[in-house]
Amino acid sequence: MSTVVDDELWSAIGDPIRRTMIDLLLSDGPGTATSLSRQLPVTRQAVSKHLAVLDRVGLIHAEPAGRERHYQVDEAQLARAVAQLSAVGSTWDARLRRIKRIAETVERHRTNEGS
Amino acid sequence: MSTVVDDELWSAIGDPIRRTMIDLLLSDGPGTATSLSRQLPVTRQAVSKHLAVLDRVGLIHAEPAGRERHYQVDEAQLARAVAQLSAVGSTWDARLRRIKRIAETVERHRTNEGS
DNA sequence: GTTGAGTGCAACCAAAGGTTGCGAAAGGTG
DNA sequence: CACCTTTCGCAACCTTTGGTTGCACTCAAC
Repeated sequence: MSTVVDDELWSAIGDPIRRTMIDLLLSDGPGTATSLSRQLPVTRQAVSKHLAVLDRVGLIHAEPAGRERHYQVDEAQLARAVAQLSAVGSTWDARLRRIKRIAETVERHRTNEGS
Repeated sequence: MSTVVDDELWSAIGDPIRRTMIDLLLSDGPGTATSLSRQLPVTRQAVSKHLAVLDRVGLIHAEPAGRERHYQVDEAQLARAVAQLSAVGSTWDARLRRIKRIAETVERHRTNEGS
C-alpha cells in the first residue's frame, strides 16, 4: 500500500523557494511579498505566486494592512505538514529496517547451511 | 538562516509519482520501468523519465539483466533523504514550539497587567 | 495634489512532466 | 533459422509550472 499523503501539501513544501519562504516567515515573523523578495533570489512577482500557492493549501494566510498584505504561517496547518513529512520518513525508515533485518536473516541461513 | 538541505534530493522525492515508485520498489523489491508502470497511472515512458531522475540523484540504481533493466533502491541514499526530511520537520517543529511558548508568555503578561 | 512604495494583472519564456509513435535489441517458439 | 513478442530507448509534441518584464492601480506621506 502506498503512503497516504496530501499531495497538494507535499508539492507546496516540495519547492525549495517555498520552503525558504516558510523558514523566513517563521524566523522573522509576518512579511509581505516585497519584504520576502528582498531576501530571495527571485522577483517579487515570483514570490507573490508562491505566496498564492501556500495560501491556497492553507499553510499561510494573508492579513491586509493598509496598502500592504501581511502573510503569516498557519501554525496548525504547518504542524499537519510536518506530521506528514515525518510519517513518510518513518514509513521508509521502517521498510529499510525490515529489509536490513531480512537480509541479515538470509545471511545467517546461508552461513549455517553453507558449512 | 535557512534550512540546509540538498535541493536535488528534495525535488526528487517531492514528486508524488516518484514517492510512490520508491514505495513500490521498497515493498515489492526490484522492478523495471514496465512492471512499475503497470501499478501507476502514467505511461512506461513517464516512469522511465522518473527512474532516470531518481537514478541521477542516486536514490536508486539500475542493474541490466538481459533485455530488462532492474532498478532497486539505494538504501544508504534513501536513509540520507529520510534524515533530511526529518531534519526539516524537526526544525519547523522547534520553531512552532518556540512561537507557541512566546505567545503564551505574552498572554501571561497581558493577563497579569490587565487586572 | 504629487510622489513613492507596495500590489495585482497580463504577456511572454523556459523547464518539467506527460503522451504518442517508432525503431532496435533480447528472449521464446514454430 | 525465422518469427513474434516483450522491453527498451529516442524523438516530437503538448501542457503545466516557475520565472521574468511591463504596466496600471491603490494608499500613505509630504
